[in-house]
Amino acid sequence: MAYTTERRPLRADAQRNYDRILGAAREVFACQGAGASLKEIARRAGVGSATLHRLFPSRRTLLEAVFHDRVEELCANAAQRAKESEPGPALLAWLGDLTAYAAGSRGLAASLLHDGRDADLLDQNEGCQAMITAAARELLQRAQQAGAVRPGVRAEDLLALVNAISLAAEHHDDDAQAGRLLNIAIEGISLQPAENA
Amino acid sequence: MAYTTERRPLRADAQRNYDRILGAAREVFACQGAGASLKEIARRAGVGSATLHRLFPSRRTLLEAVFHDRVEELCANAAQRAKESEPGPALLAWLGDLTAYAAGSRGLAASLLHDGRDADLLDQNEGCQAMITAAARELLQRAQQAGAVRPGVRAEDLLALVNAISLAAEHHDDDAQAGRLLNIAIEGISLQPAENA
DNA sequence: CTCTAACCGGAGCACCAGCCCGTTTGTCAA
DNA sequence: TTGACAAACGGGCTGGTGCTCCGGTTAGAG
Repeated sequence: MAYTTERRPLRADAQRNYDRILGAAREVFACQGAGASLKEIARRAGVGSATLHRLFPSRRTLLEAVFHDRVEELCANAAQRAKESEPGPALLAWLGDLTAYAAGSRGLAASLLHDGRDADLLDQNEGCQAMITAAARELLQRAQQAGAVRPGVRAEDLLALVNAISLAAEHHDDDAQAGRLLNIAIEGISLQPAENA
Repeated sequence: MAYTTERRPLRADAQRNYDRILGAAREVFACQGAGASLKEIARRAGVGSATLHRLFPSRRTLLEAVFHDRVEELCANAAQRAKESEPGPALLAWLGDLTAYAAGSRGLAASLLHDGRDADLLDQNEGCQAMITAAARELLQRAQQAGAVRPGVRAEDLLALVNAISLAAEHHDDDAQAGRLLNIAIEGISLQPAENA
C-alpha cells in the first residue's frame, strides 16, 4: 500500500495523498478500465489534478504503481511453481496464471503495450515489466534446458504473446477465448508432437 | 475509391465530400496512426467536422471504409493461395500475408479489436471483419480436412491471435517480432511434430 | 519558534468528439 | 427554366480530456 519512489522519503502530506490516489485509482481502474479519467481519480481521492500529475507523471506510472503488488505476487507464484513442478509444467502453469491475471485486470495489458520508451519508467527499472520479464526468463530457461520447450522461443516474445492474447480476449464477449488462444500458443512451444485428437 | 453506403445514392456534393474525407483519412491514418484527430482529417479534407460525423458516424466506420479495398485484396489473396497451394501451406502463407498487412497499417489491429458491438457496423454486414472471417474460415476448414491443422482450432481464434500479434508487435521496436510470434502460433496449430532444431 | 523548501490545488490552456441549427445547394417535377 | 423542398453543409457550442502554471499553505528541520 505504501509503495513510494525510493529517492527520498515523501513529506507526510505527500505520502498521504500518494496513498489516497493509489486507492482511488485501484477502484476506478477496476470498474472503468485503464482508460479511465485521471481527473476522476484525483476527484475521488480528494486531491487536485496537479497533485496527481506531480506524484504520477504519466498514466502509465500510476498503472504500474497500482498493479505493483499484484505483479510481485505473480512473480512469487513463478518461484513457487518452479519449486513444486517440473520445469515444463511449471512454465505452462505460470503462463496460465499470467493470462488469467492479465485478462482479469482490465486494461493492464493495453497499457503495458504502449511503448516502453517512457523516460521516467526506464530509470526506475524495478517496473512491473522488468520483474515479470525476469521471472519469465527464469522459468523459460529451465524449461528449455529440460527440453520441454523449443530453444528458439524468447521470453519477451512469450510475454508479448500472452499480453496480446489477454488484450484480444478482453474485447470479445467470449470468456473462454483467452484460454483457447493461450492453448494455441502453448501447443506451439511444446516440443512433443501434438496429440491427434 | 467511390465506395458508398448502398442505401441510396448520395447526393453529388455528399459523394464528393465522402471521397475527399476518405482520401484525407488515408493520408492521416497512415502517418499518425488510427488514433489521429478526426477534426484534423475533416480540416485536411476541407470539410466541416459535422459532415465527417454524418458520413462516418464513428471512427471505426471511417477506418473500415479506408481499409476496405485493401481488405478485399487480402481476401482475393486467400482465394489465390487456396488455388495454387496445398490446403495447409495455403493457410500458413495467408496468415503471413495477414500479419504483414495488419502490422503495416498502423492501428488497424487496434481498431478492429474494439468490440464488435458497434450498432451501425452490424447491419452493414459487409464489414471488413466479416469478409476476413469468411476467408479465414474457408482456408482453415480445408486445412483441417486435409489434416494439416488441429481440429480444435477456430477461425475467429486464429484471427484474434493474428490481430493480437500485430498489435503487440506494433508497439515494440523489434520489427521481426511479428514474424516470431506468428511462428509460435503456427507451430502450435500444426499437426506435425515440431522440428528438433 | 522561525523560516524555507516542499507541497498543494484551482484556474487556465490546448485539444478532442459529437451535436445543434441556421444556411446553402442539389435535384426533380411542373 | 423555374421553383420548391429535402438533403447536405459547417461554424460554433458543449462537455470532456491531459497537463501546467503559480500564488498560497504547511511540514518539519534547525
